[in-house]
Amino acid sequence: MTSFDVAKRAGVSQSTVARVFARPALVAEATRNRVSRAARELGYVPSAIAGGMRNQRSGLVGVVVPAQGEYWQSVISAFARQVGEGSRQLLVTTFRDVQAVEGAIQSISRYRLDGLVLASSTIGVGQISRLTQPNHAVVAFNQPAAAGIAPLVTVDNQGGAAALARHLIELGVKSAAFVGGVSSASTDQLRYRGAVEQFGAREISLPYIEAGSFTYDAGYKIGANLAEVGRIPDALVVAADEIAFGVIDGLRRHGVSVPGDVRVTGFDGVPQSAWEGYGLTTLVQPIEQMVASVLQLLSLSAVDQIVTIEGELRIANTTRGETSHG
Amino acid sequence: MTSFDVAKRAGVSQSTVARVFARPALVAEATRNRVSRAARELGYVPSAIAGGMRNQRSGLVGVVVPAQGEYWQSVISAFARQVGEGSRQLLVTTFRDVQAVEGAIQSISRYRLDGLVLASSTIGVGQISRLTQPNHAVVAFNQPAAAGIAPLVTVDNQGGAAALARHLIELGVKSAAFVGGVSSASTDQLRYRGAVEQFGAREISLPYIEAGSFTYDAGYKIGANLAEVGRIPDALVVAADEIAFGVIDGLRRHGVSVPGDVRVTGFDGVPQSAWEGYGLTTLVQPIEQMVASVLQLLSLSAVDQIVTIEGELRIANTTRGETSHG
DNA sequence: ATGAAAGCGCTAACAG
DNA sequence: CTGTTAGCGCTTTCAT
Repeated sequence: MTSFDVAKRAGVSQSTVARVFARPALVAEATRNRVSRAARELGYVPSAIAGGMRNQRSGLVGVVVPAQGEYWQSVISAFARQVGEGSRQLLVTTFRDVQAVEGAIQSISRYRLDGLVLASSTIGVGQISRLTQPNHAVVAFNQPAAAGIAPLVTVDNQGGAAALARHLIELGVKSAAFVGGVSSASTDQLRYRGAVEQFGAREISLPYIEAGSFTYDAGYKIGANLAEVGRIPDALVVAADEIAFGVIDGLRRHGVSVPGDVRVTGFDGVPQSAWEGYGLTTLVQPIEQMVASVLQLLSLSAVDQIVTIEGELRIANTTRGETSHG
Repeated sequence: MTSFDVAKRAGVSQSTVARVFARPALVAEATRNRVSRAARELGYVPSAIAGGMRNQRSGLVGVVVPAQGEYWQSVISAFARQVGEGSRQLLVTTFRDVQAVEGAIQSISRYRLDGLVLASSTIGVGQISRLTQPNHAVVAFNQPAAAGIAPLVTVDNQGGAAALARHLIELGVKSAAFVGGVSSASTDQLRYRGAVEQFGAREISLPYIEAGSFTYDAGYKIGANLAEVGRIPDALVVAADEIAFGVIDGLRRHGVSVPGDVRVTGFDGVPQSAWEGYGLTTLVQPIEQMVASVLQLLSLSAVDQIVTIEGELRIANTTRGETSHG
């Protein structure tokens, strides 16, 4: 089905058919109706491939995100929703290893994307700079290390962690530890920094414990370990909700009460954190708002643009009640 | 950057450049290296848009899925992973209302997809048939109602629910109820049927309770309601994990013990069901395998193809222990 | 083994 | 308001 088929059926030229779909106002109503009907009868829909070729705009927005994790799935959802609201479409590429990102970008770039969103704090800075190419607009998502190399939209990691830490301090916490995902991730570093500054100001040290990945299982091991060793601080500041769920279950499995024996906080605000089963105190990322910012930045092209969005402290069961010291 | 630019730099014709990328074996090694180097220096990547136009194959696979729900997010992830492993790309379109599906399909069809996957049991049969068009291959995912209209890949809903029911019966359950999501959904109906047959064979009636949506909140209300009314059966067979989490929290909030007072089962096997915080007995859908089947069916084109995949009964905390009758 | 040339379906400038 | 025309960048015969 091409516009020629429709043209023949409607008894007009091909370009009139094209106009009916691209700029209907330029076509007389009678003609327009005739063409529309012919198109409907033939089941014709203009080809975005051909149009994209002609226009040098594919109408495609790509996102490159980690293959796993509740948080990233929410991010994909948000992009799908918001990109779909325009007349554009979303190309999703996931990757397991950071090494695979390079290849993923290459194959996705073949589609001459109108915009490319790079997510994941574990993508290296070198990779980002190699990708800030003329053709497509690139925006980094939650990847503080990209600052200055590509336009960036990120939640306020440091400020968010600081808010969580202050909340714990107000609760009377006298000792704490930080459970990170991957220490080389820039989000991890900023969250740690945000927390350590607050605790430091109260002369409370904040050891860094690395889970190894941003997963439930990694968190579970940390929780179980802490419980077995037995030296449990008053609070655990965990770098991500998903790790925190694991930490909590690992602790509880070994008889440690949360929040009774130890208060736990997360980061991200994934849907389950609000479920009563965990009721996790966390820093909620306003994902929809962040995604909206990304889509705006895509139209601009200022490399040094940085949009930092404040998250929202959401207090729940895992930090309820006073500490024994309190 | 076009193949002409590369050709000029490498001192060959444009068609040689194209060959190097499309069918490298047909080009002498020396030439090939020269071209590859030129391409790399210029940062040239062949345009899939132009290629798709010429070949009438976009290399794009589209999925249309509901905008929300843990389960669907896992499905998107699986598609992204598996489609990406080929040299194809994934176009994701989400929708909130079933009414929006029609429009979503239209705009996605403009990309001349090599394959289109329709997911969600709430898409109407009429819509599906209107979409089984010549151009692109359509496969229905977990949408039993599509049987005969489009090739279909689905988990064995009825068999899975039956397995859950038998498990509960073996536990000595004497009364039960079914909590569905949306009664018009074909998956809901089959799951109910699978359970009701098993209970019926033991002379146990199985009232159907409709939550109204496949969400945690809808489940929570049901759970809270049941607890308040106080007539709690020995077991609740819930149509989806996410609803089940809500049911459990709603019950527990009002002092009802799970599995002490009532055993609860889910369906889907989303990641959190395996987390100890809930430890939900459920029917695990082998999503990766189902997605693989879909991608295979896309190449074929037998409308009456139906692939039914067995799920796996995973027993966990929410059905542990004997009933008081047992 | 390489080059020349046609054409995929569309848009937009231009002519009428 | 509508028709004619020239490409967009690539793949693929068909020659050489």
